[in-house]
Amino acid sequence: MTAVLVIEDDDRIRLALLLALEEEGYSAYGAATAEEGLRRQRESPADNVLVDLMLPGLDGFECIRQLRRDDDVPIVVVSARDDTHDIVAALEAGADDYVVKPVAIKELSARLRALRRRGRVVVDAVPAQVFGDLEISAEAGEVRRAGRPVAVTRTEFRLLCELAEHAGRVLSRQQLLRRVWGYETGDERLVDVHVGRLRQKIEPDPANPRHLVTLRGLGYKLQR
Amino acid sequence: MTAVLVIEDDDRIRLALLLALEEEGYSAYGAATAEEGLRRQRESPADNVLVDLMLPGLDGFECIRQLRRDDDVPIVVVSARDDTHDIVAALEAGADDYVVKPVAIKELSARLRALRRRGRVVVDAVPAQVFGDLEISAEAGEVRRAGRPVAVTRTEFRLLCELAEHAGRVLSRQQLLRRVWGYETGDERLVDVHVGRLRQKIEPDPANPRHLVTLRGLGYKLQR
DNA sequence: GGTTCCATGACAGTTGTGTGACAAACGGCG
DNA sequence: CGCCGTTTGTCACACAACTGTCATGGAACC
Repeated sequence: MTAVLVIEDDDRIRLALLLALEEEGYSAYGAATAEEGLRRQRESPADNVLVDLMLPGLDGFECIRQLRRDDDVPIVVVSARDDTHDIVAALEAGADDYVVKPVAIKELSARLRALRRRGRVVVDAVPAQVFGDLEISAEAGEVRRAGRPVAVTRTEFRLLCELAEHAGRVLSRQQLLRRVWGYETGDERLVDVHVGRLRQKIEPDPANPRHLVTLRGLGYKLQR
Repeated sequence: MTAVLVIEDDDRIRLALLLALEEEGYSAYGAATAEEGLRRQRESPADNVLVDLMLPGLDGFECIRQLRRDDDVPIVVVSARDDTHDIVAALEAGADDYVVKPVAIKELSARLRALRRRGRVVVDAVPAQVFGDLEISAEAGEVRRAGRPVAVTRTEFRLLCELAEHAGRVLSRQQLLRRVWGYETGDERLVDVHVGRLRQKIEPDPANPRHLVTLRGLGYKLQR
């Protein structure tokens, strides 16, 4: 379950938020001060943090900076102030979103979901992706199975990279045609053929693929 | 330089946004319709997309879905409407943020920066619907029971998704025929058969279904 | 007890996928 | 430039999986 930490000094608002979040299916808990919030997040990190800007003691901006210092957790500011300066300052401090009170819980929930969809901060250069005994190194342009390099052609490599980049998700033949070949339209069987060839090279038992699987009627996906 | 595509039909607003974005150091260009925006994004992808909801022809929601289908570009909705339903629907469709017009350019710019900070979608984090021990992941094209993947066919999957989308509510056979099969009319027994097959796969005891239940004379529903 | 409604197994027709063969296009290289 | 090995895309066929129809028997309702 997704855990949410609410840092808000007003008891009524904090409790209302917690209840509403629980209602939405989150596991929610609160902190009345920035210090307490930071401590709780250090001890048991939540998946999302909601933070008010006007807090006694350490203020919201400083709280965001400190949270951000050792954590990529999505931070949403929930504040009564809708001043552009505050919004910009909060986002610059490291917040990911800013909503103005009073806030509809459905909206908040949707924003949290949207944030979680965007993952953590990623370093640009993905050195290598690993799928079980399969390694794909985009930089080296090389594929290995069980440590041994496997010779794949350019098209096969691009196809594999595309699937790897969206690992775990189905990609339709149309999408693959567009993204690997740049075709807006074309014969979808082309994808089948290359998937087949790729399987011959990267799957121990090509007839029973473990990584590059078919989803009948949908497309293909690469799984770990 | 960071490129921003602005999809907005109102010429004055679009130009104002473009100018303001240029001022902020972006390379900005526009499209007056969803179709044009989609085409431009396909041909030369921008780093961010701003999109209005009320567009002639293809509307903003559909535009977002299509953008999202083959691109992880951060999408920000810029709309005059501040209705919670619109906000939730846009975020669900795949938007990453939603701001209400008139918008301060400094805020918009800060939000764009915040979004770019969060990298690409982490492919593993697939949003899945959960019903007790049952998980439905549209992106992975897969259904799991108690963590184990269950092989369901395309029709079964669509049927399950339809039921999940209206979880807790009864759907008549007619409604299911229309929504899953696209039949305006047809043999209602067809639904029975597929529900039966689905039960074999997703219910621990298919004869005593816990999730996919029959409401005699009414239809079927999926409950938690 | 009669009637309606639903579950299920069997079956034939259809659709989707894997694969081998082949020719065209490509890319080094002498 | 002309040669040859490699890669790429097309096609056809075989096979497996899926779909929709039907018939039967059982459960729920009145």
